[in-house]
Amino acid sequence: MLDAAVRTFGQRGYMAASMDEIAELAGVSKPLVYLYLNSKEDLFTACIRREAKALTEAVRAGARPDLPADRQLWSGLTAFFTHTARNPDGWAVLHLQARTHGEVFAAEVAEVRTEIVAFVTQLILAAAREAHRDPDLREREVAGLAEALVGAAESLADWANTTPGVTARQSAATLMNFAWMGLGDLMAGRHWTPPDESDEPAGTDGGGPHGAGVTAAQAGRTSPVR
Amino acid sequence: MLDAAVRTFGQRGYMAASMDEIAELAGVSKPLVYLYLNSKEDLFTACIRREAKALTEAVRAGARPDLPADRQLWSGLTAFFTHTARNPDGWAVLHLQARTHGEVFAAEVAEVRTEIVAFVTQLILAAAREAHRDPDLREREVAGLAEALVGAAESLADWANTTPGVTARQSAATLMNFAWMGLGDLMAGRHWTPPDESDEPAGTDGGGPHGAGVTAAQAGRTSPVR
Amino acid sequence: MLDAAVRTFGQRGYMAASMDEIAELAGVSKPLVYLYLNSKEDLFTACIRREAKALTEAVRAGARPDLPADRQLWSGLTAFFTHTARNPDGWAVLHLQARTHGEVFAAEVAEVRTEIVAFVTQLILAAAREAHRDPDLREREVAGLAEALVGAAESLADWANTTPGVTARQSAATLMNFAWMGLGDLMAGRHWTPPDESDEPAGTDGGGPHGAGVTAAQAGRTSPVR
Amino acid sequence: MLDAAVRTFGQRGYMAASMDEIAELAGVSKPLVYLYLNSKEDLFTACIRREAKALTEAVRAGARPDLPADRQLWSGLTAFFTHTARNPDGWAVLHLQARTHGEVFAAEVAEVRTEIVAFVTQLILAAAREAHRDPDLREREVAGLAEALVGAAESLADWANTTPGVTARQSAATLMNFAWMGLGDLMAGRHWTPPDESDEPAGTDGGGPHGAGVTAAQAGRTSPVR
DNA sequence: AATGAATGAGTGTTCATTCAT
DNA sequence: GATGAATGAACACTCATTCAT
Repeated sequence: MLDAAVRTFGQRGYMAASMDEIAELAGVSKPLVYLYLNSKEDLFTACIRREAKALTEAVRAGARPDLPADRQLWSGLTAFFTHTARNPDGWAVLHLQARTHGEVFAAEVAEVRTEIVAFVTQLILAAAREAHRDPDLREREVAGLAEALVGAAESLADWANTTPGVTARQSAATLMNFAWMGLGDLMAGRHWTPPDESDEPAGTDGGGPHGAGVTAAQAGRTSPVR
Repeated sequence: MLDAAVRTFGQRGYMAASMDEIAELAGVSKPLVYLYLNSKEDLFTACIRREAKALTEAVRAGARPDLPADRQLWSGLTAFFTHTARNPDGWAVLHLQARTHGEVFAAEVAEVRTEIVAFVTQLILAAAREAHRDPDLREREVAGLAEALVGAAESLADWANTTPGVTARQSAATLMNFAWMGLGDLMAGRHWTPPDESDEPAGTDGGGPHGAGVTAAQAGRTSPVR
Repeated sequence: MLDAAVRTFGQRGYMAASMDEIAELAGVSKPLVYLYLNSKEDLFTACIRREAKALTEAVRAGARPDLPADRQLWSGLTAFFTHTARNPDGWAVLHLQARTHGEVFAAEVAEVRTEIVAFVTQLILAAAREAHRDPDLREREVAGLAEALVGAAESLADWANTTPGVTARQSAATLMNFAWMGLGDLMAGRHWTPPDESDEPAGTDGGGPHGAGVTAAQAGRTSPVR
Repeated sequence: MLDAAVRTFGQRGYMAASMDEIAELAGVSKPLVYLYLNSKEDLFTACIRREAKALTEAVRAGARPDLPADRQLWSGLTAFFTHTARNPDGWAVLHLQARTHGEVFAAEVAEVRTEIVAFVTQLILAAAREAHRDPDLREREVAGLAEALVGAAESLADWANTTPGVTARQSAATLMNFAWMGLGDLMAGRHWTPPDESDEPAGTDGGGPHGAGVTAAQAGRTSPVR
């Protein structure tokens, strides 16, 4: 029943989605929808919560904490893009609809987004520690960067969902290159190389552009420069 | 009259905005709105077009083609953030509402977005040429990077519009650092330094210190590698 | 438009009356009803107010203050029964519907009813003065009597409206006898005689049982006993 | 189960009372209600019948036929006001709800009301016989008077139920004075005095002073005329 | 004997849209 | 050129009523 709601909300939008349509798509009658979820608002909130939970769980499951920071980021991003690609309606609900229809809903997604930004912030700080450099990055700057990274990921997810032929791995690779190396390094021919697929969770997404080793990536990670 | 429409659409959302409210805010009668713009859809499309045009013109005016690529990007971004900060409703219409309410509107903004992405793509390629490296960046990869850059900019614009105290220059600086240097370099203590304001297009952003050169920025840009 | 509403409310009841039906009966579309009267509640309140005003005006117009008290009561009652007989739906709205559907509406009619009870109270006191007796009727007792008289009149109005062939004058006569003389006197053969019709407002109600003089009535009034 | 229905109908009104609420208040499931009483209409009708029966029985039990007419009336009225005060919801169902929601229900209460009016009519005729006067009261006039008396009693019952601190005996006394003596006699200082409570049916109304005779009342009744 | 689960039909209310002037 | 007045169509929500068990 929530499936139908997410589909309808994701495609039609919150206001354009009629409870009639949702009920019909769910194969039940409208009063039943009202029996379980009390109102359109409640139904929408339930959708948001479910999709938010599913997304964060997918990302956290993807980013295994035993890996080094860049690899965690990579696998987290891959999981993120995979999930959003598989649940375009859920993603639309979270990223488009919930933010466009009332502060209540926006607050709901803002909360979970804050969690993710915090997670990415930790990742960046961990990366700094791993680099044995105590960089002069202040908390606040790191927060801004995490914000930018998450924002870029969200935008790329939208883009991937509306552009055919873009795989989750491609999106993740693009973003890793962009974020981790920066255009400056890329200009100089330095890339961040995604790791072998073998450590990906099974069934993620067929194919990917890179297959090489991890050596370059590792080198790049520990010292993208020199 | 479009002003009123953009304001209402931007604040209430496409569906929640009533033609009554728009007409009243515009100080005219409702049939007059229908006389000039045939329907709510047409009115909304007109809003999208106007705001899209205004935004692209602002960005193009900001990024003066005689500057080096990173400087062009910097000034383009600054213009972008300035414009979105000054026209929050217009930006909401473009980035939130238009993409949330039907494919027709989404296509309208997708078109102009494509233009901007192409512009950024050119910028990146130009930067590569300037670096006298013909990097093995394939067209497709560059497109992805441009996409990521634009996406990050959009997200930051939203963020800046909902977070008090964030100036356009700060947003631009954050993004330049993030995009141009990459997290890897940042972690190593290397930053991209924004140039002095004196090369900003006049009237963009009130006040600010005026200084001379570009030295730090240039240094940062030309040798993120060392 | 209010006519239709009063008719529908009076016949169907507040809740059973649908706005559709009211609009159709009024020969207009439903949104128009909502344009002029904002909601079903407001519409009902408007009906109550209109009918209450019409009723009190009819009664006050009937009871001309230059007459002696019993004659005032008589003519007021006649006007009351005439009005309720001519506006059965309005009367149903006031006396049945408004008191049955929510405290708000009940308060609305309670207010005007209080006015009428006060008016009758004054009438009774005036009658006492006219009798040159300063009876030991305390204010509170008089209020109770006025309450009973008004209540009896209301009930008789209902009864007359549901019993064919009962005229306003008959109801008024019955009530005058009942209230003014009391069953005790009636038992003893003493009646209150309605005055000649010639002083009634024109067009009241055809025919009446009594045509005689005023003498007996006057005697009855000034000294029902002796 | 009917208890719950009467309470709900009496307080919420016929239409506002939901079968859900009734079933819940009765502590049973909704289908069970439909098993015993087929529909909301039938349930309401059953309520009406039960309350009507209870009321008539209470009144008939109160008015013991061996007493003189005015005493019968007095005790009947006392029983009536006692019953309505103790069963406000039942009284609301009978007098407010049943008459407000459809002819079918109205007819149901009209029937039993007719019985009561007939009973009162007999009482009045008996009083006339007792007075050894065969007054020129025509059947029809007597019917009207009974109607007025019953109507006044109903109104007073409503009034007593919504006005705190009014006892059944007070209501009955007020009405006896009003009806038996008439305003004319009252104005002249003559009252009808309620008898001692000792002749009340046991268990009617707790407490109260006990005295002996009926003298004052009798005097009042037998000689309102002098 | 009793119910959890489900629905058809209808409610008040709103809004984009259009005439007659 | 401009509008006051009006509406058709739709929506969120509710409730009496009924199966399958």
